[in-house]
Amino acid sequence: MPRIPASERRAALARAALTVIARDGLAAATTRAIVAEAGMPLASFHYAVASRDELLRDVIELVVAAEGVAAGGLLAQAETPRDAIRGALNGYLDHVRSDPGAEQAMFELTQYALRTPELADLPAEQYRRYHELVADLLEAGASSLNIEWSIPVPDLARLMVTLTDGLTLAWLADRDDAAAGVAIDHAADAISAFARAPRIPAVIA
Amino acid sequence: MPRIPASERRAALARAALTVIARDGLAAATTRAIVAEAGMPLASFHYAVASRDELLRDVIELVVAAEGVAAGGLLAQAETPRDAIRGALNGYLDHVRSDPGAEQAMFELTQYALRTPELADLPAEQYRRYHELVADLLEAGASSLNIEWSIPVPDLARLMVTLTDGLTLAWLADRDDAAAGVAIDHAADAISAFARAPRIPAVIA
DNA sequence: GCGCAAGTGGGTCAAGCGTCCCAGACGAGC
DNA sequence: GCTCGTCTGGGACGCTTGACCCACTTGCGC
Repeated sequence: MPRIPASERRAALARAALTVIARDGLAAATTRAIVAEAGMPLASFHYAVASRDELLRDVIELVVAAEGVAAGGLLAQAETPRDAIRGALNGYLDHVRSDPGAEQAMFELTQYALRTPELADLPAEQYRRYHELVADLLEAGASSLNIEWSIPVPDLARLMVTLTDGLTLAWLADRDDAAAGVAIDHAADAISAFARAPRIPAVIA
Repeated sequence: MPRIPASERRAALARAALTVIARDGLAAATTRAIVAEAGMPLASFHYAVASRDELLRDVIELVVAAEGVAAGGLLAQAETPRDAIRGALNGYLDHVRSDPGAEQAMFELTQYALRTPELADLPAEQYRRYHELVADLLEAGASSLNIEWSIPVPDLARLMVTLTDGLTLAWLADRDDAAAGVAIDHAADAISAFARAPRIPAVIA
């Protein structure tokens, strides 16, 4: 075992924990399973981190950061607001489909954090960042489509996150691709009603 | 301890398990915690039920049935489709607010079932019944409002369940009543666009 | 080049877990 | 009223868990 500073081990343990949780679930993410995944002796665990719960705190932050990266690619080229929303939601669902365990891990971690007093503050922060992230995407989308949103962007962002969470939960439960696709189409219809021409039209190049 | 047939003990254990899960989370729902809640000796557990997972199967069915009862009250009096949807979503959120643990228990059970091979069939069935339930509500709403839905009712039902799940998750995380209320208002605006006058108007009394 | 803080890892601990055993108590049906 | 299947409940087993001790090794800063 090479000598690695504790802070790096801590990060490696968080990554390993996420891998285990995505593959086998939160209940299976024991200290032993995590160090086995990371290829470390058991003792490294409590040397790098004070407790299992403290590591899970790191894992949640890791997940939120990863979600941010994943969201970056959702701004597809589109002609209309409807297509943009449809594309973004389908892109998100593709991301879920490509690694369902990772997405389920997120839900499990959130639920666990809500039950654990020391972590109870994390879910609110987690969702605050999701909402912020989606709000940025909506702003960017509006400017690239040359439209504006008829309701406040933070409101619309919360609605979009509501949709992605709901779509993900149902798809995880029944894995019905067709039904999810149809739901996305209808959702895109409904949400694109909040797009309108800007008060000050942009100059057409 | 009075003599109680095993089938009744089984039902009592399922109810006790749900109480424990709602209060302390799924991880805390050990066989000992469940029998303590039910006021039974530990041995009654495996006399009434083959394994903990088998009891959780009962618990999930109990939860789904309870959700059905709760949904019955959501058909409030309303003048417009928008108000009807708004009322139903607000009623649902009130239900969540009144007992957040119970709703969280549902999510935890679903996630656990997805991770447990013997229970992996349950979530799909669970969501099938939610969708069916909401579809019935939408049919009833349409006839009492004298409208029809412009998209297939099963599609709209899935979209409504998507919204309730998403609203619930975000509210559980940040407990932001105001934001949830605003999201419901916008969602009601968006969804009510799928209501239209019927092809064959009803006779006005 | 050397001392000492930083890092390693095998072994161990008590607690709590799901499950099971079995001797005994009960009460419905003959 | 006796008997036999149903039900009770204290106890215990084997295992996994999070935690952590401590003797050892390493390599950076002086």
